[in-house]
Amino acid sequence: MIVTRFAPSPTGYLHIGGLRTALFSYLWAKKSGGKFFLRIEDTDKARNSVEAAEAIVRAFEWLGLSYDGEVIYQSSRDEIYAKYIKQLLDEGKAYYCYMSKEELAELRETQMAAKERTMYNGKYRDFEGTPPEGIAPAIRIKAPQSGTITVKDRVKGDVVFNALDILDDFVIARADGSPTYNFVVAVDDALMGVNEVIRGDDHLSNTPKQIVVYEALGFEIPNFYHVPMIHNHDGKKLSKRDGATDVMEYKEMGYMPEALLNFLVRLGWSYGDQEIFSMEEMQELFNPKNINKSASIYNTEKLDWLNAHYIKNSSNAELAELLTPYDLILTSHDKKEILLDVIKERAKTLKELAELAKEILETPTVYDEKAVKKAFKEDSIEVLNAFGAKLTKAEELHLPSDYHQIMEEVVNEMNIGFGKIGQPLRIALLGKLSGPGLDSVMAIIGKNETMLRIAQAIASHS
RNA sequence: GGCCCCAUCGUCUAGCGGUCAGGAUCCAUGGUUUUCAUCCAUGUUACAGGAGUUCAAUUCUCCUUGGGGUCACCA
Repeated sequence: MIVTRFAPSPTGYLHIGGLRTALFSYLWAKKSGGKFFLRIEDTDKARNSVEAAEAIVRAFEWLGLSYDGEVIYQSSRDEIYAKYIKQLLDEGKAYYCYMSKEELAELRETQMAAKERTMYNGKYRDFEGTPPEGIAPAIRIKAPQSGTITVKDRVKGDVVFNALDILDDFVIARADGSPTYNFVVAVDDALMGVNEVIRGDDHLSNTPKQIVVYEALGFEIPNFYHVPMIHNHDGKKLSKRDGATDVMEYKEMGYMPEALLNFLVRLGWSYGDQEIFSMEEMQELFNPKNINKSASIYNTEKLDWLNAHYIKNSSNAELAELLTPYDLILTSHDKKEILLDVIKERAKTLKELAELAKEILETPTVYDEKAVKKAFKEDSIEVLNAFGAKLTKAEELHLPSDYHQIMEEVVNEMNIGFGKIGQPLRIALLGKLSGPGLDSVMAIIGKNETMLRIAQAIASHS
């Protein structure tokens, strides 16, 4: 059974890059009926926050990503880590290090001056004397000092590291007793049965350290998939300064979860020429073997296109529901079908969709000057009056075609082109020269509102 | 700087020795539309460079260049 996890550190909101690895992990587990866990890496008490952890959970909720069991907080697993640290100590695979911060800094400086690699010098590795007084020791693990460590990465291939180049006896527990990242990651993944680790590229160079822990503890090493980074326009790692990187910002901007997920799944992964993936298709088709090796640049042009696609293909009932946060009560509007049919073809975001609806539903308060100048001529008033007169007499106006028929009659009787009525009428109804079909607009707002808008336009332009 | 990773249209990508190098997006043009949007059609744009291997390299190998990541008692 495939067991994956998403393990963010709660130092901020859920990041777009993090969401992608979460999605990959989620899909890979769900595809085969496996497990997907959410684990909060909050071992650094100084930097993590409860709010951040909650924000991540909320983002998962919005996107409809579910995880198995409860959220796991590393901060509540201290006894477990303590137990394994003790085991390592007892077996002589780890040891207390009494090097002070100052001493460590000094060592680093000397090494830098000598252009050597900065690393722990192993001073207390085989120490047997009496430790110095007044220093709370950290605990270091005995890492191999020669040979190689191979990360069998399923995305990058085998990556061979020389122990001499990258390893030293790294700290697994701080002086205050709290365990460090590379240690807890390995312990938790092993204990939780995680056998497929999908995570960001930036963790590749940590992996040898984690392998050291796995081996020291006798745990089975999982399969690793190091997914390339998502870069900004400058080709750098995506950071908070690069505009919208908080997943929830996309909700605010009016993006649908389906669109965001579809967008993200295609960033660094592909399935032939297919661009559109429903959640079901993602789960069915996703396979990490098709993950790209190279980084991709974050560019939301395609997200807009996808969002528009999902809006167009949503049912009117769904859209009416999604618009309620925008102060639009359409669920019970008698013309909501016509309204949503015409606006959903035109919006890239739900926010735009709401604005388009309001443009139709609300009586215009201003008229676009350029439009008036261009299309509201002397004879326009005459045409609008003729149209208004016919409208007054007409009964049973419901469908767009009912209104269209009246427009046609006016055009025929006055022997004018369609533009002669369409343009000024558009200004009267919407205050500008662009927008949905007028027959639909009138059908939506009804006869009375149509007459009112015509009268108002004539009054303010004669 | 050490170590590691990466390299096809502007962007997301297909390609797994022989292809007119495909799709999507963006952009442009045309059609549809009273308008705008949608939709449809068409078009512009790419294998970083250099050596090999091979009958044949975008594809395999090496080098160069460029980009990125990582080097904590952060995660």
